[in-house]
Amino acid sequence: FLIQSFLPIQLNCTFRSPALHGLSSFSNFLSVFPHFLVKGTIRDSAIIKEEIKAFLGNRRISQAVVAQVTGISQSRISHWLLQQGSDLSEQKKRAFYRWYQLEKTTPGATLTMRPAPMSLEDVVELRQTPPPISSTPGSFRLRRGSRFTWRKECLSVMESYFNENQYPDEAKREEIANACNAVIQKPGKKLSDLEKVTSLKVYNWFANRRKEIKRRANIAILESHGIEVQSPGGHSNSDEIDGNDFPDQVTTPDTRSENTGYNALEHQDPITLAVEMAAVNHSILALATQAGGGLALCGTGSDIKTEVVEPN
Amino acid sequence: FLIQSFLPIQLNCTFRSPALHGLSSFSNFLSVFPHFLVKGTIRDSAIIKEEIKAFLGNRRISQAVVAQVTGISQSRISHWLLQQGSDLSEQKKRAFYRWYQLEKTTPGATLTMRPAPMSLEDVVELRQTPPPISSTPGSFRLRRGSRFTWRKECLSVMESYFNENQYPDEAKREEIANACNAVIQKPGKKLSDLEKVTSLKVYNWFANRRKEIKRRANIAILESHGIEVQSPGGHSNSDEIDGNDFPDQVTTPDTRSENTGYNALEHQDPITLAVEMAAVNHSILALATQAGGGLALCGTGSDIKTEVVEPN
DNA sequence: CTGTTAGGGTTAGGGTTAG
DNA sequence: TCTAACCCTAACCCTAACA
Repeated sequence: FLIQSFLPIQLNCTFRSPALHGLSSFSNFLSVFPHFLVKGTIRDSAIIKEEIKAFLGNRRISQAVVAQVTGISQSRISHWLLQQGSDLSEQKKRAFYRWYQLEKTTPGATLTMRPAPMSLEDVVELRQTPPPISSTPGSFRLRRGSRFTWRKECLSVMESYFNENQYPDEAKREEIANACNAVIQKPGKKLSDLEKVTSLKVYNWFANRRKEIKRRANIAILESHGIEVQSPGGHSNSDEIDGNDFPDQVTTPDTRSENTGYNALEHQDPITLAVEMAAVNHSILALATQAGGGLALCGTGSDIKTEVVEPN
Repeated sequence: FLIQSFLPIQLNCTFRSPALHGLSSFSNFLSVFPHFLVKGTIRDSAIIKEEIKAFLGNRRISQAVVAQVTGISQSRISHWLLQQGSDLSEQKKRAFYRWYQLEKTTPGATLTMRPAPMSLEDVVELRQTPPPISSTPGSFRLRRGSRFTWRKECLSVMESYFNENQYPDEAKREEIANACNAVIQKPGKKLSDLEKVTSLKVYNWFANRRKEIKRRANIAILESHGIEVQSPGGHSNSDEIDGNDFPDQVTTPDTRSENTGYNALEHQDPITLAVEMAAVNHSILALATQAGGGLALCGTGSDIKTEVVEPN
């Protein structure tokens, strides 16, 4: 009975950004796995490790097996459980706990699992084993493989569908995927798993696309208010170094605390604004989509050379 | 009909100005400035230069003023517009076009602008005043500032961490940064902002490192196939005239399903191969980085080839 | 209760920009 | 020329809604 909802995910929850969510009452999962969760990071106390060791012992699951399915080396696991050496990376912990969760709730799941991923390098998976969105439960594996790239042919197909409806349902997504595959299909050979377009990929694209548009709209608005918006990529170095910047462009924050990546742009104002703007987005978005371009978001057309990385 | 591409994504992102510069929404830029963009380089034909000269003339903007705000010497500008002497550096062109774009869309902008930015030469004396990475509108200025360089000591520290885990989390990165700082710390004085290692720098290094390794692996593979790969120096990549080459109905025999071997990948475009190889190289990467990593790796590594998998 | 998914995040691969 | 620092975005994660 897999958990399998549409996305291949979900087991544990967790460890991420600080903030606002009480892990109180949600997924049934968490309820069985609450003490691993802490706001923002994984708290893996010695106690938990003991629990795990006991678990492995009782179930007679070797670390080697765990290593195989999680992609973490056996020695790392061993050391970690014994509190030796450095801590596991957040990623690996995640993978580990996901596995633990699964095995705990579904005893034996590990056995039926593909040996697949080895440590970082596991990544080979990408080719042969397309992330088996459906069949394999080993979704706690670390991601990181070669990344799929949309071909421009597909993009135009998707684009037109997108203009028609930004929220295609599964059936539609399937249709879109097929349409894409048809376009990129080469006579002789058949598409590799890596390049084949699936409805999930389509789903992701649409989702990301909507967000992207929205995000840009937000930025545009904020900036039109003279507010500087830093790239959300998470890692933008606002290279610090004392900005003796010229006085003109107001709003120059001198509050900027430190170079540790994220500087607080918590000037409260932007945030507030952003929130308010959220509403406005809709209209803008509407304009953008319907007006065939509208605003600065859309190119004026003719000269734009839309090139895409274009593999193959 | 319309072209409809909201996102500037696919444009050649030539002018993508980093958030650092606070250029407001580069999308505006690209959309209105398309014909100057060509994959990776700026195409400035005599026609464009004429356009510019006319523009300057009509608006009565002296080259001297332009020189001031762009940081390009007036004489260089003059010669360039007259097609004399050597071409402008890509950098300068960019700065120039950025200015042109701004002035064109926002007449008078130049006037309110600070005279400030000069060319690279002066940077020297600024030494003490840390380069002010401006967040002001005059973002077409040439960026100035010293670039951070990793010290050898730090590199070895990082290297060892890298071998242990290529994906350190924030906590780990912080640790690494501290380790580095400790190493390069000089008794008496404290590290300047420029030389201080931060977790972000560490992050970037790891990310770049992974990519670098992967790239090398790709090249290695290609070459092992007897394909010469020219260094990416000259933007000679895929597209260029392209426009859209028709999907060759060429033979294209290799799906690479065969064990990396002797197939007749005659004159197949390296690009294609490169992309396909992108996947495989991961395993190689593994070998490369973990050299001496261990049996586990080799074991699984043996089937680096592509094995068929249920197409889901 | 079960199943989806919008829409808020983050991570990391592929590429590009610019010191 | 080399590469630090970015950008773009595929693919995921998470929670709240909603059906």
